[in-house]
Amino acid sequence: MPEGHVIHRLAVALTEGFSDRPVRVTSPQGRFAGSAELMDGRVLIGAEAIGKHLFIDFDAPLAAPIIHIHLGLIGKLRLGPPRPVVGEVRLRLASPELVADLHGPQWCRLISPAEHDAVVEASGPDPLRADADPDRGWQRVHRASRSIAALLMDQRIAAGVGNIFRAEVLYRHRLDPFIPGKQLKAATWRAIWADLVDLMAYAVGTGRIDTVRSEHDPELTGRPPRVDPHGGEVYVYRRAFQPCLVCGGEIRSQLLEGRSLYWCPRCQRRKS
DNA sequence: CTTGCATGTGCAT
DNA sequence: TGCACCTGCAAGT
Repeated sequence: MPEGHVIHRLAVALTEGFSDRPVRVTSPQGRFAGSAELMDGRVLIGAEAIGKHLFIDFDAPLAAPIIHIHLGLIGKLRLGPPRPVVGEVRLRLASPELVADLHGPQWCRLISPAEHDAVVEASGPDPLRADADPDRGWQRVHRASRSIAALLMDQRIAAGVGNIFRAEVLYRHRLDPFIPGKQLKAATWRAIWADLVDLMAYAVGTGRIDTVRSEHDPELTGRPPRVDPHGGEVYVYRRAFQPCLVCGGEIRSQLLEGRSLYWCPRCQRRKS
């Protein structure tokens, strides 16, 4: 259940753990069996993330030497010491010291370098990548009638942002989630972007989404941390009917384009 | 045991 | 806008 920071962490861990040597590639569950055989025993070159897409490059004389994984809503990739297979493992990468087990991915397939490039080009700018150009996102935002809350879930606008970062970054900027994108000022977009870069990089470093940090919000200095069930400290995400940490008002939630949006109507009144 | 929910996406209508 | 899909986990019966 990952936002982009999880995928970037996985890319780093896979590269550190497996690169430059042959890797056993199997499909205990069987659904990736034919493809796993093609890669089994080949040297893993490295892994890369863009948005929520994960690519694992192998040194193989094949048209499609790249494993392309998208975890979707429920997928998991677990790294750890060698262990028996537990549950439905679609793909296992293994060295003598390390195992990576893939469960429930939305996609797991072999792709060519050209297909890899097409995914990268179709993706919006990723706040976690140095090559990201936030103006590409702004070009879509500033002419959109959809709400800024809906736009932030659009991977062509800011790749890797998911439901948590969406809710939290809107809160941190005290923005009304329902204003249309075209109503947003360019300076506000730049501030949101800079905040995403900061918040997501922190999450890559720690493996947690902590958005309530006193260095960003002097109002909260000295307040004891409250960690929410997903494993981070947040203002509004999954806090419906609880009191806002800042104003004490009730956090609300509603479905927006099929996903739960969380916000504080009292704090989030900015309209541009 | 069963049900419902989850950090997501793509397809059909 | 709704739904199917992939799986694990927690809560309820």
